[in-house]
Amino acid sequence: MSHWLQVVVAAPAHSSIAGPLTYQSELPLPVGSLVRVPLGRREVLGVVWEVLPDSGALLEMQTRHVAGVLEGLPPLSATWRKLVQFTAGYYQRSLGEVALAALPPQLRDLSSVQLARRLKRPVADTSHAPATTNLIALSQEQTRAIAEFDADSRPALLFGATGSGKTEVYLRAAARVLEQDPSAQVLVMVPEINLTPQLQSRFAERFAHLGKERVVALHSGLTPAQRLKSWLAAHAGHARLVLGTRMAVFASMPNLRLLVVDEEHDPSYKQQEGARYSARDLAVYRAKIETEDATHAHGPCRVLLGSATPSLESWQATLTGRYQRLTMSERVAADEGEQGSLPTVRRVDMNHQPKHCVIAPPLLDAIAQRIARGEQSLIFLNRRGYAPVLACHDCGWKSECPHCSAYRVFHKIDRTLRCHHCGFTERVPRACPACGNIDIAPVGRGTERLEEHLAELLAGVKRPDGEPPRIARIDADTTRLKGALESQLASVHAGEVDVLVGTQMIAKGHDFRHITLVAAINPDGALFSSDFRAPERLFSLLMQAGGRAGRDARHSDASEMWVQTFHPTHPLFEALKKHDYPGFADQQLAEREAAGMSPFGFSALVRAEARAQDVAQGFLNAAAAQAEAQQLTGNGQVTAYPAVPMTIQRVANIERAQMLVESPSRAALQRFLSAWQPMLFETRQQAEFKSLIRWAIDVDPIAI
DNA sequence: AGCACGCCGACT
DNA sequence: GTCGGCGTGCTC
Repeated sequence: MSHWLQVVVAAPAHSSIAGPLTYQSELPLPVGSLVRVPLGRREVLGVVWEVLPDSGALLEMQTRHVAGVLEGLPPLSATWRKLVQFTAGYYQRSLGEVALAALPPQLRDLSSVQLARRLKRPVADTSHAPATTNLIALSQEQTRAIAEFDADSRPALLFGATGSGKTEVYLRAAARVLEQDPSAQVLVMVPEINLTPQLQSRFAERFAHLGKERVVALHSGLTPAQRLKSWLAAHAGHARLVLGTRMAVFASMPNLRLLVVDEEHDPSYKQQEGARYSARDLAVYRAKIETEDATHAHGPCRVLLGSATPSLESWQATLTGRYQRLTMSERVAADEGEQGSLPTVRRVDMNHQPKHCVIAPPLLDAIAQRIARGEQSLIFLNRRGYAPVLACHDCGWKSECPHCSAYRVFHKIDRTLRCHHCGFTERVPRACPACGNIDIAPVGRGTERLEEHLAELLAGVKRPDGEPPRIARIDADTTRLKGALESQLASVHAGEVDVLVGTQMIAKGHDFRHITLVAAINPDGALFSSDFRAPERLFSLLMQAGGRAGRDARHSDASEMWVQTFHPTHPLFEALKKHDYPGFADQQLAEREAAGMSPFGFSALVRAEARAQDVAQGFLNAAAAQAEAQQLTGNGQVTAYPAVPMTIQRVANIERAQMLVESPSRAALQRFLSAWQPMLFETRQQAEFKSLIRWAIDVDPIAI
């Protein structure tokens, strides 16, 4: 007798087969089973999503047979399927796309024989070594945070200053869960940039007593084979702790009891292609459904978010009581001895500095003093290359990219003009390509030029050993090669560098012990950006950068964070000076509330790409007009604004446009998008929009 | 998305 | 005369 199954396969959002497909199977297969099914003339991986009541004789003709089952793999749990279902619905993608993207890619092209071989590999030793006993003592704040977390059941936000020891709290919370239940699993997520081998070994070491291979990593840096191995270990329940990036939120973990999201404000938790999900938001949702679905034998599943500068969404949730707030405001001791303190923030009013100076004289003095004392400085400028533009003073030519609406950046090191958007690179012309004038000059400054400039300015300064200062630069250009970042960081740690120049990649995560001065050269851009989240990102970045200074208690009293600005009294800098995130959040939330923006309102962006801007905009506007005609906007509950060109309108000769859709109600926005999506597909079919290249919906966008 | 089938330019 | 460009069309 045949069984009728609804199977989801990797089908794009709307290829007419976006929904589950019906197959028949001789064997009764439970939902969640992984199967191989024929599709056209190929065989693809699918997940059994539903078992149909046996009344589908009519379907006999158009139904093909399941080709095989991935045996030995327990079916994916109901909770996992619910998570995928929710993600697909919320982010407006097909079920199959989300389900298959959530599985390790290698599962797709593995025959069941190969899989069986994988699963047969000997299970690693599970002998119990004693738990690590030489744990460092917790601070009072850490102890209290853990106790409060244990006493509550809401999602928790650990608001902890840089250096307050958040990681130790995660470790203890995880240890508690793993000890209480010998089958419990914990998922720890970190931003892409923070997932280093060092962090992984710290976790592996702490939980070594659980047995071998109980801690696994899950991120895109792994080879397909490693990723499959980790995934299988998590799915089988063998891995007790999964450490991963945003993709790990979809890891199949049958007994998940705790989710940790470190640096929860970090933008890398938002996927930017395909299903544009927020792994942080999904983590909160997952904890909720894991708790609801848990059998009585298991405890609830908790979620712990952590940040020194939380996202305003999470912060607001702690104000309304939806989330629990745990606060740790003091730095813990870096070594033995007294605790470090936060650096003194100094604002340099650039209105009162010499015209066109890059580094204000007082800042230069401060750096020179650090060098003379044998201390390190970190100078931070969010722009790589030598100069963002090359220009001709005679005819006004500028180094525009022929393929993008952006300037190509001058890289002096290899004398190239490089477009940072499409990658188009050419050698720097000898003379102005427009008028032949020899006098073409760089305009503005990037890290490369800043490094050069600093070397000149500091030429007369001596280190304590009488040697000239050593200046190094770390940015995407100097770390292109594998291992380059690690070796450069190592030389900073070893004290071989006096002044480190770099982009935001040096502001995040890396713990520089001997840095006593951090300076932001030109952070003003974000103050008046059209993107309403720019101030939040700037504040977070500056707080993190400042956190690099003075982690070593011996120096912390003297450590300083310098900010060069033309707007020294801007409230953002006032708050930064006081290390006052709550004050900053209050201001921002007041502005957001007045403007009906997140977290007080909800939005989605629809982006469209075409060879011609009017096609991209026309498509969006036509689809919106149709929504209007069909009264989808629900009595004005939802507003769709006219399509506009994106900030960088053209990239690689493709014109980009976007349309903002807003609503004070998340549910209303969701209803609108669901109803609107078919119209977008329909509009796409119209002859005048045939040339449209692609379009996509981004729900809860992080940048506008 | 794949992977077909299907009609027009430079090669063994 | 074939190999191959990517334009439309279909997949339970």
